[in-house]
Amino acid sequence: MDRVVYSEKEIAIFNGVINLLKEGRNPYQVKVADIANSAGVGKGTIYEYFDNKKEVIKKALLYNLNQEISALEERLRSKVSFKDQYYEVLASVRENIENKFSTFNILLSVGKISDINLSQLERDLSQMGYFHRMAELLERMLTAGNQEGLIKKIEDGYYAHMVLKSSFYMFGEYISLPWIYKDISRESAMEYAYEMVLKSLR
Amino acid sequence: MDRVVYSEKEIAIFNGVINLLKEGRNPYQVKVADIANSAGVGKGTIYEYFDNKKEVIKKALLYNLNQEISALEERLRSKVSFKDQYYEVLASVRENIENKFSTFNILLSVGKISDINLSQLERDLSQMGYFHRMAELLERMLTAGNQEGLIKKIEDGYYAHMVLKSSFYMFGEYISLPWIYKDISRESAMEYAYEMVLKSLR
Amino acid sequence: MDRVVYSEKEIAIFNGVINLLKEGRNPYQVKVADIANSAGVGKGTIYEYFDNKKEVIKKALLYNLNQEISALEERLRSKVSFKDQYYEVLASVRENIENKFSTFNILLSVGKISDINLSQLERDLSQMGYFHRMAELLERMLTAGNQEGLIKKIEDGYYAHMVLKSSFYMFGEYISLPWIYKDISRESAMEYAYEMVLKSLR
Amino acid sequence: MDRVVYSEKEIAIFNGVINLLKEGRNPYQVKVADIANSAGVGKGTIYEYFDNKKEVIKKALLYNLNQEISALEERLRSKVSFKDQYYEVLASVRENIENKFSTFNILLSVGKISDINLSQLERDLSQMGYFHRMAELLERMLTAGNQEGLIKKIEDGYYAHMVLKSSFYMFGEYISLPWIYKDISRESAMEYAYEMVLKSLR
DNA sequence: TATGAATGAGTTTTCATTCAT
DNA sequence: AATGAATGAAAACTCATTCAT
Repeated sequence: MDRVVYSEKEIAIFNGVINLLKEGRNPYQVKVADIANSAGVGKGTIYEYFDNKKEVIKKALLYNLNQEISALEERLRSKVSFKDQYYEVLASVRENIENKFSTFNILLSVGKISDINLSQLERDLSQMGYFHRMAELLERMLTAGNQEGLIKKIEDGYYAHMVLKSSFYMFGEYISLPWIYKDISRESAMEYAYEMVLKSLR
Repeated sequence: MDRVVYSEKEIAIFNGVINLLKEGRNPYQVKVADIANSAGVGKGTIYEYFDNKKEVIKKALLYNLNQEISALEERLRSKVSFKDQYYEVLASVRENIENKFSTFNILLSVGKISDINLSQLERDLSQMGYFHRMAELLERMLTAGNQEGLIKKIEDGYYAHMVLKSSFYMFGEYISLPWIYKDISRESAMEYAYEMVLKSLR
Repeated sequence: MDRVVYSEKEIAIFNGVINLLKEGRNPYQVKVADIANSAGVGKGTIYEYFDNKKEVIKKALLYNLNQEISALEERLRSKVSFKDQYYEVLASVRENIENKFSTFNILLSVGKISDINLSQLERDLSQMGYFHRMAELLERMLTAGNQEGLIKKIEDGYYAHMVLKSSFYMFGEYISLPWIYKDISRESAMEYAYEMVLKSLR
Repeated sequence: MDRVVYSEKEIAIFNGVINLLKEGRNPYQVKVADIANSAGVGKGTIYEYFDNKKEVIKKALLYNLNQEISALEERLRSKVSFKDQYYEVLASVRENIENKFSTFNILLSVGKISDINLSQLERDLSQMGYFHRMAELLERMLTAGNQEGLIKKIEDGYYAHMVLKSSFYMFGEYISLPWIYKDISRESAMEYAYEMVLKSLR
């Protein structure tokens, strides 16, 4: 499990990385000098806190993952109904993707940071945490939906979660590839996603 | 539109790239020397056929994309029923992912090679080709499903395509993250995906 | 002539350096951080007392040289006969070398710290002190040997000193390269050295 | 055993290193850029032939050691008498030292390159070669001296070799520290060294 | 006075690209 | 046309020195 408490400097560095990624830079091509610059620290300082570039980027991504999921938890806390919660997630997906650095691309497909090579242990420990929090969010939504009579109680969590995540993904692709889906309005895309969920879980 | 006919040497180089990616290497970190090695040609030769590394990798990916979709078209040609076609796609997704180099990850999310920076023009031209072929596959499946009375005729292609694609994507996630979904058998995962599609398109 | 009285902190720093060298570290590669660590002081403190790393190391070496020669003087004071004194030096040579940081390697070849660049002035001043004390030790030995009738009185000091130092060097090499001289016992090596001296000065 | 045959480029690089050392530079402080410059090759070229700076320097030193001993063998081949051979070695010692980069300092005290850290294996293998050639030179001298009736046949090689080597070393110290031995002419120093040898081996 | 976090100048090392063969 | 040795620009990384506390 990666340390969860970081020093101010470490966080500054993480934010330096995140900002660069949000500008659309590829994680594997960011330069240490850029990170230092973006973080407002000297190049040497980075090496006081991390062993090498790879470690900086890996930890920054994990840190950001935690930040994002916390932010999402926060946003959802105020929403009560299933539909409100669902649309809030869609809004979050959109914001993420439009911010260029789609944490959701990562959220939805953690397997692909393979190259930053989280060792099996790190995966099991630190990421399980993430997946667990994600699952709880989905569960809360499903409970609300069930109580409102919109969807039926489903024993096997896998199916219901899969349906929700698929619909998020579906909407995410709509946002990612605007030039392909230019005939569909955002509202329609959201309604379609919602429709798929209701039909699948009814 | 990218040239579709390539010389033997070019194809050797493409295969060199693809093999490296199948070994799990990140496209942005593959070295020209590795490509030359893996392709069995001299480093200089690569520069006889391509302007720079970026171009090599970009074209190799596009070439592979075409190969993959052709292969998929071929596989599906012999399948008649909606269900057979659908399960054939799932099998293909699994094979791809288990081969490490998931063309499907790319297929399903072309937008993300943003960094290899397909210019807008190239996107429109070369990818439309791809998306078009992809759309035809989906369309053929939907027609079969409709004729079999499994799903209803849907005017707006967007919704139906998205349902299919996101179900494929979700199955891909199941395959990608085996340690998270260890309680679900592959058969169940396939059935769940299929179930979601039927319910959503019924 | 370098100051001879040092503050406690300065001595702690010197000992920090010496300990590192005794661990076999090359003087040119020791890091200031290591010295601070080994000396139990902060890195900044070193710069309170010395202008730069070079100076720290140079002064530490000179300090140690003085320590060593004082220690040798002390050891020899209790020995009266030529042979006892001679064997005491051999014992000292061995201990030095086996302690990894052979002050004697330096003693016997001061010219080689050239790179720490004792300026000509410093050489003349500080080292003359050292060479002078060294010469006195040798002289005292020779006087004893002469009185005991073992060696003859020799007018030209250079020859006699050279013989003694050569024999020390000879024994030092024996100790330094144990895997080459594994057939020779330490006692034999000492006797050979002693034999050479007697024959050369008889 | 280190490879004995080197490519032209490798030799150019070795000579680059050697030339820098002959200019009095400390082996541990030479920069890769300097080596490249001095060798007349690009910086990158060095990394085509060696893994890192340490390896370059270590191998250059070993290469030079072999060169020097070959040169010495050559010089001695034409000398017949013990005295001529002995004085030829002294001349060689002087030239070496006055050339700043005293291979002899290294020759005579290989143990001290400890830091360049020849692994035990390398020592045993490659250096034994060196020590063996050195021993043969000394043996040839001793045989001549014995045939000329100057020194007696000595069974145990250790003693005789040590006498010779330490006399060379002492002469080396005379040359190294001219300001200390300014009252002694070079001729006297040579004669004294020779005298010590004769007396010790008579 | 003592400290060690912060720094960036100075090095090492990498690797895409060139070009003589 | 094909090659791979050579290169140097660019990137990673180190560590002596400073300076705020």
